[in-house]
Amino acid sequence: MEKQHNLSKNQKIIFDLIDKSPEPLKAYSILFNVQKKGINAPLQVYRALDKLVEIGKIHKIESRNAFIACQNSSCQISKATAFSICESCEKVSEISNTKLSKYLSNFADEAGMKYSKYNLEFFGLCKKCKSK
Amino acid sequence: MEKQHNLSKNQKIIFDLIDKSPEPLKAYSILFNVQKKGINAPLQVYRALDKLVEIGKIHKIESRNAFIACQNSSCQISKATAFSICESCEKVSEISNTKLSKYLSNFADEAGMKYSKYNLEFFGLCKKCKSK
DNA sequence: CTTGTAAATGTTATATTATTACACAGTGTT
DNA sequence: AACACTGTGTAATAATATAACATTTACAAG
Repeated sequence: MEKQHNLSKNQKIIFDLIDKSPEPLKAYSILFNVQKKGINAPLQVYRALDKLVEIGKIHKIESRNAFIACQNSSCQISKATAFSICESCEKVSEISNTKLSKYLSNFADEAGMKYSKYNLEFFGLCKKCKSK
Repeated sequence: MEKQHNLSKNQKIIFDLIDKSPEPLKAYSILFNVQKKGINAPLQVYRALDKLVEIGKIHKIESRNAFIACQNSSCQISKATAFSICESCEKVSEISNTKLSKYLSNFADEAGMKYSKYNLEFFGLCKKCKSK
């Protein structure tokens, strides 16, 4: 059985917002959106984000400083992530590809070194933007 | 023939600093280091960094907001990058692995979509830190 | 050689992203 | 009750990055 994480009040508010969003959210845009719910300070947001990332409920898109809910039900820990990012409309999708994740998890560098985590971001044009 | 990029004065100062550094440098640490050479403002640093990234002389380590000189002589454009990052000592190395780069350049997602660029960051413990 | 243009520079101010430091509250042990 | 652990609240500040504007340099086309 996977470990159940009972989210705290702030964590739940912030996760729900991110989960409902069709696009990655930035920390201060989250802050703006939850102020009516009593979350007033950046730190409150960052603390919840840190925890949610740690337990794998959300991922950070490093190149965008933005956060997206995990789309991959099997991904309980945020240690092996891959995304596609449209450089025109900024749409971001999580890639769940078994071959890719196996390939990267097993990757060993020249020195035979293996890695416990990775983050991969692909950039290009999404279908919609390509056909414009 | 590869295109020759003649660096401007500021670009050269900043590239030289990054190129000589054994570790990735952050923008404001660069700024601090080049103030004696007449570069006074953040924007001057960021402009040079942007250009250097664009022409592939340096890469940005997104998860660290830091910049490293390209170690891969064949990499003239910053469009396909892979790094290993030690989570203990923060040592960063560029990975030049033909199989890996071919695999990722040819990767197509579920919808058959291919991507023009990618950035991959592996995390783990380097040899030194592992043996501690 | 002068005109046009793209790239680079310099400067000030400001926006955006993230953390430090401190005080306190809730929950579940032992 | 004493303890440890996690979470919360607040203020201040640090660190990262960009906007806006004025000017200068490099260099090719006419």
